[in-house]
Amino acid sequence: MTEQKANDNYNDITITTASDQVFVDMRREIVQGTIEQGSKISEPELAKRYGVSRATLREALNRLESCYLVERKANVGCRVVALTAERLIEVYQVRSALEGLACRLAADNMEPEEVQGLKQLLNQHLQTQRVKEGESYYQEAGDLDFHYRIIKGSKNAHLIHLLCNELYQLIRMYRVQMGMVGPRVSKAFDEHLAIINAIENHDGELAEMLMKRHISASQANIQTKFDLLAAKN
Amino acid sequence: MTEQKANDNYNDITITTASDQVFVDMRREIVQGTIEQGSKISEPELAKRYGVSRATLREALNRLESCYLVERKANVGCRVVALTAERLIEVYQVRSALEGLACRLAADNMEPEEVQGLKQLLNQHLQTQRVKEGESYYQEAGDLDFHYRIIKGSKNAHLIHLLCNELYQLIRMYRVQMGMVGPRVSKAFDEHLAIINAIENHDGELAEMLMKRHISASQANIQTKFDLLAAKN
DNA sequence: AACTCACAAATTGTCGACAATCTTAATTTA
DNA sequence: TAAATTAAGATTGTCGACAATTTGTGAGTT
Repeated sequence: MTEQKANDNYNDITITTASDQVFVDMRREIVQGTIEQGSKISEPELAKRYGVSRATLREALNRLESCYLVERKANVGCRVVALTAERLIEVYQVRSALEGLACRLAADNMEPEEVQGLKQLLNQHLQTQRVKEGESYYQEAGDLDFHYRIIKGSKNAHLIHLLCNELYQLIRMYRVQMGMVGPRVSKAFDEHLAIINAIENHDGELAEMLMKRHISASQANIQTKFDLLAAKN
Repeated sequence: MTEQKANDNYNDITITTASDQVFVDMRREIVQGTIEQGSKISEPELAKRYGVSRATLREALNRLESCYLVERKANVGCRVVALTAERLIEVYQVRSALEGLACRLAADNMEPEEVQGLKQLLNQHLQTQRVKEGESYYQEAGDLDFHYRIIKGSKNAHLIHLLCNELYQLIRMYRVQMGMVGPRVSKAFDEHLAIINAIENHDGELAEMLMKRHISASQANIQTKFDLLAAKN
């Protein structure tokens, strides 16, 4: 519970109200899989569990719906999103287009010190990776940080909100529950480096292309998990 | 109130609950400008006006926030979105990327009869345009229908939801309240025709490019309105 | 045995009231 | 006079209860 905080703090939500707290808690549990994907959500049960009224819980559910983690039907109820292969493709098509745009804009709009920060981050990850044999840390917090920084470098508030606050929760859910396999980590490192170089050279077109390719590779990686699961059954 | 229905029915929401009704009503009023952009929303006042409780109204407000029509601050309240030139750029950058993607996918995934329907729609608009000297109708319902059909032709459910249910409300708000000027209408017609041809030829790359260009032109058109307003002051 | 219908239980939608927070304006203080 | 403070008013957040709808069960019919 303490180590996961690092992953949640990237989109900076100041928790003011009770429903904020429930929203953040539920979001983590859904992303981690503690609340099972595809499962039905009982409002009375969860309200009791979090120690809040149903009104407060429903407020949180509304916001979870906004970031695609639950689906709602009138007079029927809420259901946690199901991680299907089809949805993975759909979401990653959208992600690729949006984050490609973000990367292109970042090449124009990032401040030199922000680019410098990106480079430091990458070096830092290189060391951490060596120590820990490049496993869970990099693929979780590290990669996330890298992408968030570039997105914010676009300086497009609407795009930042769309990606960081809405879409990325679902993407994280796929990555956490489906995971990454094999030698993806070191390859991703090289791809990140190439992207940074393109941004530093203000080559938006190239940066966009590299980011799209990077995301496609990430998608293919998760896709294999689905293929493996399908082969078993 | 009756003639605007045609514009609202494109994203097919079945109104079941009371908050559904309030949501649809408020959405129309915000898009049309009846509820002024940038204005503060008083929950008690609007609840009384729509004849529902505050809980029901708040449910509607949550959904309006999901489609970017209102902005919320904890313990402060809701405010209708303000139509600024900066936001126009940000939103249209996102729109261009997403609808470009939709158009590319549509070139692969649209059924022949759907393409045929698009062609018919365009012819129909050509006649209507001649009769009414190409004014309000085309730029409102007609253009909207054209874009919605292509988006749905992408067959990407996530993308469809993102564009039709979320982003397009704000785009419509800009178009309705800022409007289109001059000879844009007939030019848009030609652009639509070119896009349909590219889709029919399954040339996704071209279709994407043409759609992006078409959207850029539309953006530039609205932008001039802001420039005119700025020149006045 | 399968299908339909009706009833009961549970769940969601809605309401009005209270608590917590913010805003505003008057009052005090430097 | 201007800034800071405090108190009153208004607004939002939260709660528990009731109403409306759906779901599940079981009796009855074909």
